[in-house]
Amino acid sequence: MKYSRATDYALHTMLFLVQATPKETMSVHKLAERHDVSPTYLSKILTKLVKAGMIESLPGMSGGYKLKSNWADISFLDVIQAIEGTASLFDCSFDHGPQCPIQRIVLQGESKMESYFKSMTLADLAKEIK
Amino acid sequence: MKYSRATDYALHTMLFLVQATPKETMSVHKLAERHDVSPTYLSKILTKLVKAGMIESLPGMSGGYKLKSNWADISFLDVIQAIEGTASLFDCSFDHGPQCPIQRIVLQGESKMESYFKSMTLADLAKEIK
DNA sequence: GCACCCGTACTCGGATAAATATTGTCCGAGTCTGAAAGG
DNA sequence: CCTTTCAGACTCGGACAATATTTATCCGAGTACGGGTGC
Repeated sequence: MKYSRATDYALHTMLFLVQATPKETMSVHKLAERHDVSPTYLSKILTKLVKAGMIESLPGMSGGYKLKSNWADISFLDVIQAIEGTASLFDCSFDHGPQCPIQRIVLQGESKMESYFKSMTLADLAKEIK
Repeated sequence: MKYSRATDYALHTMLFLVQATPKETMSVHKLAERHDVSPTYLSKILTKLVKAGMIESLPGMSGGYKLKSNWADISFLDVIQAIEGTASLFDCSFDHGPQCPIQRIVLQGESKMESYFKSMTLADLAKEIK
């Protein structure tokens, strides 16, 4: 079990955008170059972040991606879930009784982690770097 | 990101062993039948649990698997790590500076979950069922 | 100077391919048990 | 009655196959900017 590389890319790109250009737009090409990553693949990841409402894309000549105004409130959990989806990390394969106790416990552990990720915003992260 | 089905099988089999036969030995065949799962695949999972020192296998005619004496102290985390390995669920793909802040935060979240799984033992689980 | 057209640089999204991880099967080898065979 | 042998039931572990997921590429379509052309 591992977070996918896509999540890694997404988190780093968000951090980079926060640090570098909170207002200006930046092309996929530059972002990809900066992290040495395939541009086309990165663009698919960015598309997900756009759909999740964290960044916006501007088409056309001087287009590219840029943070939305609410960037400071975006949490780690938001970014992770935008990429990985919101499905829980355990699905009991059996059907025995009303609710699987194992499932319940794993989900409880998961929610401990999630609430931590929810409490960490990009603003917190940016502050820590400086 | 998801826990593998193997983890699901492992947790359920451990729970079943605790409930049913804390002392007696039980064949893969019966365990597999009980959960409607491929015996050969289950046996690979059980092998991992044996190596992790949670159950023991007895060869021969009336052989099979059985809990080891320390079963009550086995935690969720033990079982999960026996199957999934102990690698952390995030590896930063980049090398920038001494330590990636993103990596650090994700690992911190992970450890929140792990410490919860560490605190839940099979004994706790069994108690909850009865 | 103004309106129009058109090329360029970009996003968007679907189709597809490659790589990797997970899930599962098959089979040969080793091991213990219990029972049968022989002395 | 005692020993030996042998078949059965199981574990162990490696090799292999099928499937799902992740990672990545390719390409066609749409969109905005900016410059050029004609009026």
